[in-house]
Amino acid sequence: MLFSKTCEYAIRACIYIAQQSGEDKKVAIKEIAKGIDSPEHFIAKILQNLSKKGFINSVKGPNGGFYMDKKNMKTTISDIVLLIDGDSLFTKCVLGLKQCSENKPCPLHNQYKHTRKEIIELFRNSKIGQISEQVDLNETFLKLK
Amino acid sequence: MLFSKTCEYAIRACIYIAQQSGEDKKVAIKEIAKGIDSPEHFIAKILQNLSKKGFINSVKGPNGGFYMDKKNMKTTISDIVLLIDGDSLFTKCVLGLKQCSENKPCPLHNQYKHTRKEIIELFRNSKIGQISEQVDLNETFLKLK
DNA sequence: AAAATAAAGGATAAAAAACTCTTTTATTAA
DNA sequence: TTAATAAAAGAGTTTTTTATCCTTTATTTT
Repeated sequence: MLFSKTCEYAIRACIYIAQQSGEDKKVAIKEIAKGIDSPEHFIAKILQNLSKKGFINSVKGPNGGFYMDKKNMKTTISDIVLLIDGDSLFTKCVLGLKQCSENKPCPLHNQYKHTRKEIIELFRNSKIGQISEQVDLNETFLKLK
Repeated sequence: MLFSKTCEYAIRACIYIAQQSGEDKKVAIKEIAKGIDSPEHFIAKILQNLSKKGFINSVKGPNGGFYMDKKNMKTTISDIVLLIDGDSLFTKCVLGLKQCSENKPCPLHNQYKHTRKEIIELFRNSKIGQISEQVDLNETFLKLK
């Protein structure tokens, strides 16, 4: 697994919010939880964190909820992963060796480094805004049944 | 993280055993644990499992220990990962969606599938025997300090 | 101002993963 | 044939991750 469950939910939630909301239209936790098929209370915690870090916007009270402003549409998958899971996927030795490096490579280092580069590029180039457009066009899907 | 801790240890142990042992020379748990910098009792459990599944060979009693026969030298990283972590890294949706598929792709499916293919190829082509040779030649390193 | 709504926050619980300890079994060598 | 050795097996414990519940705070509508 590339991501923790928390991170999977976070990414899905961000895409959902980007796709469903605007300055005018907010979405509530309950709707998000249903929309991305995640435990309501769990995603609430995650949204709290994303909001605190400014990845999503939130408004309390009636007609409140979460939305994403233009700036946040530029958030990348990489940004979310770094926030939730940290940089280990992008930097840690694939075999878990503390001192693995270009100079002292672990037995998988040299083969894996190219793949890792691709993973990094891929997630760095994936912007929430652009991804949510594909969902809008029914090219890709967030919830499947 | 691509692998579980258990899986990391398993791979490192297999490489160590491949590199250190032969039909004649066996290595004991203690030596393996030191050699790959892993908790002794934990790696013992893992070795038990690898041995039961025939990935490594073992002999009890004095002068006993673990070794790897010629056949087992052909084991791939992929084989070990499949045994320990299952096939989720190779098949499960990167966003954790149950029904994600070519027909109904999740928002990351199409970009990620190429990277995934590379990961699969990489580990399928990495044989323990060949990897341990590189360690032998001091081209790569299992323990670093 | 009061009632209702919705997120924020804090505390707890359950499940899984990582790790440890002790006893048993097989094998070998004295 | 007994003692020593080393893995196998089983039974914990600890830590981390995942998930839930309850109270508080902010905001809005009536």
